[in-house]
Amino acid sequence: MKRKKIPDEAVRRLPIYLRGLLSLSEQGHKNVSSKRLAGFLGVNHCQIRKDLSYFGGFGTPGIGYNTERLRKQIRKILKLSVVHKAALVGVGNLGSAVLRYPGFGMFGFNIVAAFDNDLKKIGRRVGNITIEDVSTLQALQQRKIEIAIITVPCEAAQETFNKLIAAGIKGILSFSPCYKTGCKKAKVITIDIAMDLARLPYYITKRRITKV
Amino acid sequence: MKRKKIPDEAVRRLPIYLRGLLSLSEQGHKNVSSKRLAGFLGVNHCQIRKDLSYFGGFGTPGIGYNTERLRKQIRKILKLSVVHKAALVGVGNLGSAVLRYPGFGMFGFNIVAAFDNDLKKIGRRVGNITIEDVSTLQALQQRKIEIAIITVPCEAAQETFNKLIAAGIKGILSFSPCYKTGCKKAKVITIDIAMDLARLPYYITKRRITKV
DNA sequence: ATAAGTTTGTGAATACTTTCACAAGAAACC
DNA sequence: GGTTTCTTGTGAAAGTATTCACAAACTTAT
Repeated sequence: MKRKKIPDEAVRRLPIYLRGLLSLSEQGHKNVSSKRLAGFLGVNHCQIRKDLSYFGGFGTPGIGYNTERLRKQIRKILKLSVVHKAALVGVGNLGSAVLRYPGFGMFGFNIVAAFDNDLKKIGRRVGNITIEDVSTLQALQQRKIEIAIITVPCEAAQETFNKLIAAGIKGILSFSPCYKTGCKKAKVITIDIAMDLARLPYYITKRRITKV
Repeated sequence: MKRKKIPDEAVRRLPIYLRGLLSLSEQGHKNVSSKRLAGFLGVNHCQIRKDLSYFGGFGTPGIGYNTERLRKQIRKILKLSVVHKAALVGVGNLGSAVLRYPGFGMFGFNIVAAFDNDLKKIGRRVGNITIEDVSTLQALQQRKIEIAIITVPCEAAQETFNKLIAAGIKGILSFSPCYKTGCKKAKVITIDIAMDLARLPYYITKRRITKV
């Protein structure tokens, strides 16, 4: 199979498939067809096959995909086979909630450090993590941590971002919508809660589709 | 101007423009060109003009867009001109954090109710909201609340979803990745934190792009 | 062993998005 | 007034993504 340009959208969907496969696996399906997985997830079955085909053929005609094997393959594609350590910066309301979020484990993530600039918080424990001083972020490099989660207020986002880049961070999940200083040194994925909410009213109010 | 099919992607970007316009407005720009806004946000300037053109022409050749006027126009397009009441279901760690999240105001949202099924939580206050019993969700209809935020654990998501639909909710922002019962009665936008994080390792590990 | 029924993987077709390129509008300057 | 400079709005072109449709691979049943 020849490797062409792989659509970002295909990569974005792989974790969705992973989740679906886990459910189906737990339901006792040893094999699963693209049709069944698609039905389960509410997507198109061609899409699943096409997406997987970008990375190679993992299925057997007539049978489908071996559930466990496909999960393993996708985890490998996404580099989730090894456990990734992550650091979180900004232990406010949202940061604390993310620290306690139980959903990261299934994708092989482990938040092993948390930072804040509030002296009152430093030293306190959240879950099984002790909050560290944000001025010691630089040490992330030695600790072999490459992934960070930003949950600081918007005003502090750019500075935090810069520090993380300086500390050798390679991937960032950010809940702050700010920095324009687009930096090629790290992949940044932004979650903007308010912005997502802001799209809802557009869709819920009925409106004429056409008006020649 | 003739109204054609409006790309979802264009709608998705409008809140981004809104955020950018607010910043530029605060910096004292009375007018802003698509080029400047694009530079500020790190996007393509044609895209901004094209996106806006789907909804009508808001600018003046040679001048650009009146910052305040354009903000008003976009808010109108997104139906954000009126304040929207929203309810939150599931006052756990994440739910509490979202309840206290300060970013909703700028888009005209007001979370006015919170629900949980934990008797110990019902009656307690978070911020200026009293937690109500989830079994009274049905009353949302009378309270003229059409938008809900789901922050319940995954297992409870489908049931919560069904109840919200029954209560006449028209738009849902969900932090639970679950319900497959795709329902046409409401627009659902899902934020899956773990899944977004799960995409990072793919991008941060260098890999050959082509392998004929 | 053949036929019938599944299901994959993929080229081709369709649909959707982004970017280009430029006519036309508006101000500034001479 | 004319020329230059800037900017919008938009068809057309280029680029991406999704869906269709079917040959080939595999199983089961008879």
